[in-house]
Amino acid sequence: MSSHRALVPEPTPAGRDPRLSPVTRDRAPTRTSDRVYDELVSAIRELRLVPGASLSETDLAERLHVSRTPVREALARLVDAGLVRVVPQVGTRVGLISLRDVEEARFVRESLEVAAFEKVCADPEPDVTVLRELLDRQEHSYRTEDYDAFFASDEALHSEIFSLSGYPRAWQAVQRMKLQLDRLRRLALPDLAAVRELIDEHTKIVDALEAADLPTGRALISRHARRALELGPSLRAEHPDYFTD
Amino acid sequence: MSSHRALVPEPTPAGRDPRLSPVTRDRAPTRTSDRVYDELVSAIRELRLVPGASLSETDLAERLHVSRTPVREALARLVDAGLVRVVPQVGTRVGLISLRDVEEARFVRESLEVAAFEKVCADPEPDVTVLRELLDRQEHSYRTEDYDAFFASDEALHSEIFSLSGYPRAWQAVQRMKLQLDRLRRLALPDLAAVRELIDEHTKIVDALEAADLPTGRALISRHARRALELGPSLRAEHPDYFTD
DNA sequence: GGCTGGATACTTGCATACAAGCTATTCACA
DNA sequence: TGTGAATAGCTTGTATGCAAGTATCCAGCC
Repeated sequence: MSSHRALVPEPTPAGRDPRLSPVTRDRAPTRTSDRVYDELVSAIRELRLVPGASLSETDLAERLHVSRTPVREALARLVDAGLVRVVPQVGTRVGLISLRDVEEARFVRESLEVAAFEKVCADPEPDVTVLRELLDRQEHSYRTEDYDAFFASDEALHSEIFSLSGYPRAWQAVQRMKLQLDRLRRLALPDLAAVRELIDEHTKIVDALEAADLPTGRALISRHARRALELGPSLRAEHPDYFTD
Repeated sequence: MSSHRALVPEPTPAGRDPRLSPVTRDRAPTRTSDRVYDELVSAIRELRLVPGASLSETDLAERLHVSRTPVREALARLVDAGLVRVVPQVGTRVGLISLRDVEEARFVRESLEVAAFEKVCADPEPDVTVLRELLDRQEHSYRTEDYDAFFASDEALHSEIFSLSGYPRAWQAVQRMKLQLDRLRRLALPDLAAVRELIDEHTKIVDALEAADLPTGRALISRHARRALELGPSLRAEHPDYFTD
């Protein structure tokens, strides 16, 4: 993505973006609005746009070489997602991290994940091959210290559990609220030891799933979901400007 | 709201909408975009805009006496909410009801509501006065056959349970997915007998909550959440054009 | 009669122009 | 030197114009 860097406040090299690959756009007209949205979501999640950062529509439009219209549509969706706060005639800012919201996200995630776990346990013989594969990928990410890859396979693992449960869209509901939590985790990185523990917990969860051991799974998921939250207070002390409440 | 009727396809009386009450807008600049969004959400929920109905940006703009810009922003948010489907150069339609999505919404709602119930049970002495009050209001709505009022207090009751649990925002996550379910319920109305049963179930749930009886509460909530879903197949047979999958 | 081709009207996507409002700086004046 | 008010520069909100693509309908042809 060449436009990744375009979001951080650095002098734009003023390079035009001619619609590249008019052949590739078979069935993906990729609206500019959507591209801006995805760009902003990942930028906020990855803390390239820190909590509280000022977002000017005109600035964003210039940086991304588009007009204000698609930027505005993307921002409207981001407000719904709770990632952006806009005060009508004053300005737009990246939303601050609310530990209360993070705790609510933890609640939603834990509750739904436990429920999904329970549903999978009802399956006489769930297919955990994909889960095992993802665990291997996480091990690899750990050895190569590739945090981005770990995050991706972490998401994929939890998503897969919901897929196995038969409720894949429920994961989307979790993800919406989890965005707050993701920023907190990002703030704690890099922490190789934490990654090690997370992978071990993932392994235990998959084991419990295969054994259809609901009580153990419940305890593991609960502990797992609360892990990121534990870091809240210390991270808040370290970056007080990023938090609210 | 004078613009309620303006959404259904009937000849517009061509009445200007002069910004009424310029005094009332003390601290509520109420963006046009938001008004359009709220208007469309309630119209879709209340089936004034039926599933599959064609939504033309220009038509909507004319009907609501605004320009296309706020309409477009509202539609973008509605797409995120899963209520609207837009095909780039073809058209915009109210999303069809997917029984699979409804089932997923049921799963999310039931799981989170049980979790919230469990959390409230942990409270030594929860304050159920508001819940009892809402039950009274529901009884009144039943006697007067006021379905809209019943819906409102129904929402309020479930919302209150989440508030008591300490996770009020979790209810918002439920509500997002519940929109699909709401349309299904609306399709089944009016059914006074069903309202009677729903109120009775609500009463039992509050009783169980007060008694901190988790197993009973779990069973009641599960049954309660599945009630609307039971009507799915028959409603689909009755209105095949409103469904997909 | 059935089918194919083209023009027309409609759709959404994007860019630009204008309007309204808030903030902060700065300049005038006491 | 301190205070205050006007102004300039920003912000977001809305309207409008243009471009590109698609479906439809009607005429002409086989």
